Amino acid sequence: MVRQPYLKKGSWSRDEDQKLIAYITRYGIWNWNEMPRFAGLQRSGKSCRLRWVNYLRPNIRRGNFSREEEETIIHLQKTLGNRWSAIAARLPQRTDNDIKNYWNSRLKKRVIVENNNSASSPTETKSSVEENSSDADLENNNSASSPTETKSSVEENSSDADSSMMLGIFLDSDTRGMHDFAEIAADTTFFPSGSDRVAVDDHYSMATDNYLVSYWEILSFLEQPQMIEGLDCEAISQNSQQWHSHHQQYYDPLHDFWVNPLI
DNA sequence: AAGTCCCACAACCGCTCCGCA
DNA sequence: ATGCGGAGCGGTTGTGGGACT
Repeated sequence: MVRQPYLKKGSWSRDEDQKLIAYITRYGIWNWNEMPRFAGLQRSGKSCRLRWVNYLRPNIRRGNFSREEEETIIHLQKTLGNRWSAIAARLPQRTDNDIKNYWNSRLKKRVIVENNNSASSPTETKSSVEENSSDADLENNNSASSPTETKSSVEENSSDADSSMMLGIFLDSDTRGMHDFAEIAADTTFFPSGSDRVAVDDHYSMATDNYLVSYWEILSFLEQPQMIEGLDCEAISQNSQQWHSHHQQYYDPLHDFWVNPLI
């Protein structure tokens, strides 16, 4: 009788986040089901994928949704239904899970109230939802999350946007190594100063119950030789490269999100 | 101060989709 | 054409913290 390995559930610890980030940074994503074992995590592949996609991966904007984003979500929900991944694709820095949660906890109620109000007062002018439902407006909303976004929207979100940016982790088709990490660390765009880094950490801790692992912690983790017993680094590296070449996924710095041209 | 309620959000579960052999 | 395995999606649940009584 084969004994199933114990799989942990529930909230992720700092150590687990560290391991997952370090592993993906070093080897990339090649197989979610196999990865946890090599990364030294007692988690299912699904759990790892979810944690990475919804929380740990770079360039996720967290925290308060701007008014523009709210209206975009409302409009897209109206036209697409509960296709959260499709909606998230129009808001590249937001995850489908975040959008889904935001809709269920706030926007749904608001839309219901607004609909009730507009139904009870037929002479009322266009609702805010309708005001923002034209395609032209949709384009404007989308541009709010692009590099050319307006100053106001940037300011509105800047305090939350850095939570994932502070990791300064970017993967590309070759899978970055330690050397590239050092370059990123030297880039003051990501780590302006020691005090700023602390401030970001503090802010993040206040914003959520969790935290993100700092670059320095990841670096020290990566520096640990043979961090996983029996790990065949060469094999994993090859798998990783095969995976990347297969999926042709790369980071688009211009648009600030991951691109998979096969999609 | 203690207990209860409510809300937000992280995470899980079950299902579908898709690519490959 | 079909079965299998991995990835992704959407609905739902669990939990912690703040608000309220």
